[in-house]
Amino acid sequence: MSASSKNRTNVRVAVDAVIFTVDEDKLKVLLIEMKKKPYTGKWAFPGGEILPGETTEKAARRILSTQTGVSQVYLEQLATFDEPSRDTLGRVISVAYFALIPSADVKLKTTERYADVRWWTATQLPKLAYDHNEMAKVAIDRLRAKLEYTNVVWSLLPERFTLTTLQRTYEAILGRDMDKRNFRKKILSLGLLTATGGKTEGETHRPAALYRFKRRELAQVEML
Amino acid sequence: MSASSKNRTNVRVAVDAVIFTVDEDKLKVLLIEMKKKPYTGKWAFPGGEILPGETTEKAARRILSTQTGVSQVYLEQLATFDEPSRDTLGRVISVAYFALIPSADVKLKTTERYADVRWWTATQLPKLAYDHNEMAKVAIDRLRAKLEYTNVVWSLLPERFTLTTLQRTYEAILGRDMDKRNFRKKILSLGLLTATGGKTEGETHRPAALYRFKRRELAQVEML
DNA sequence: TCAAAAGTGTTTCGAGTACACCCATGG
DNA sequence: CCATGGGTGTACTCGAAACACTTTTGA
Repeated sequence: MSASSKNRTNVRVAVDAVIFTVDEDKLKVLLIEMKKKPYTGKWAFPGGEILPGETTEKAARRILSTQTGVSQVYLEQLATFDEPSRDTLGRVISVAYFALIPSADVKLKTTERYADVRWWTATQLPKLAYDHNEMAKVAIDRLRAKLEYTNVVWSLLPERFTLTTLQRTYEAILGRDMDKRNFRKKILSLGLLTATGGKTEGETHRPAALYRFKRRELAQVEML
Repeated sequence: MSASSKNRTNVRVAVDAVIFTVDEDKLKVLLIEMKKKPYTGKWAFPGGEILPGETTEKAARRILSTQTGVSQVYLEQLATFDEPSRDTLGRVISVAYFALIPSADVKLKTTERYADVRWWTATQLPKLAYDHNEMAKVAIDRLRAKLEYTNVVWSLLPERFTLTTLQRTYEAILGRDMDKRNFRKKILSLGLLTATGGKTEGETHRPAALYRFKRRELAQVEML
């Protein structure tokens, strides 16, 4: 019907992925350096248009796997960004996702689309393309909030980890130090962890007990 | 460029509005009864496609004002729903918004597009069109969470209100009763309210002091 | 004087926070 | 034997929760 097609606003739909990890006691996000004009040389979150019949979540997983080689990740829809002026090349709305991955799992892959890919400290990002600085802010806020009232932190950690690693992960993301004894008391009292019986080896200090999460799936818990 | 247009997935973008109010001590949402096939007779959230150059937020405000006549509302993006099969008439993704309005402000307007418009108790919705039952669930969860750690409740209340009204509003949304003394102690200790000095009049019981919010804007506060 | 909702304090319990020293290992 | 992180307990404070009666008004 031509009457209805007149009313239709054609818009392209893209997905961007804000991929977090914690490494070297710092919260990091993955950025790509763009090639295409007019954004050449600018850094941005990896993304791309959805394919016909593809859900945005599927597209986000595709991007994630392309850039990091990781397919088992925590992935959650963040928000949709749709200012008409956000992309100078036309009306493109972006459904942003945020992803959490353990740093050990990652093998960064640069693709021909991008000039470079690397991790940046989340609190020290450069000026990004599009509205990606705002996207970063929303993502970090969401991650911090989520860390306090859910158990998502498992998605940033390897299978087995020490309590100190767990504490450092929290500290890196929330940006504040915590008391060791209180932290342990609280975390252990939640009953989410099991001691594996194993210990760290080969370090120049007393070995640390290794723990794992009983369940690696999202649950609402008053963590902090 | 024909090369790039081949890669473009054309999608239509719609907005749906989950509009809440509290009335008669119940949390209510606004539904419309659809006319167009194949959804004739089905209830759904009011919505529609965005116009060229229009942001989704602007579109949400337009819908809100059309259905309720209200323009001063709390409005927040909820999530984007994009299953390819969600609309049988083509690929339409929907950016859902949730809105909170004081019931007194509303004058419901039915339009020619819809057979009917009315409030439904949020916990007793019928089977809705599209994926709107899921949308309802997400919206209610978000509202409940937000009520506990922000001061949004102001957006559901008139300028001046009694503490009992405030408490009933919480109870209606959270679905549990609260202790009157503890509730008052807590709310007053937050320092968000001012006694106006006025009292309710003409009721068949002791008059109640009227309060108002010092600031009617979103803030993070441990309310409960 | 009755019905209906407004208004008001105290006690108990548990969670959060502050705080310092000994232990096990590798070099 | 030294350096490095691992591991542990107690006391205090404050907010959450439980709980019942008196007051003010209109009918």
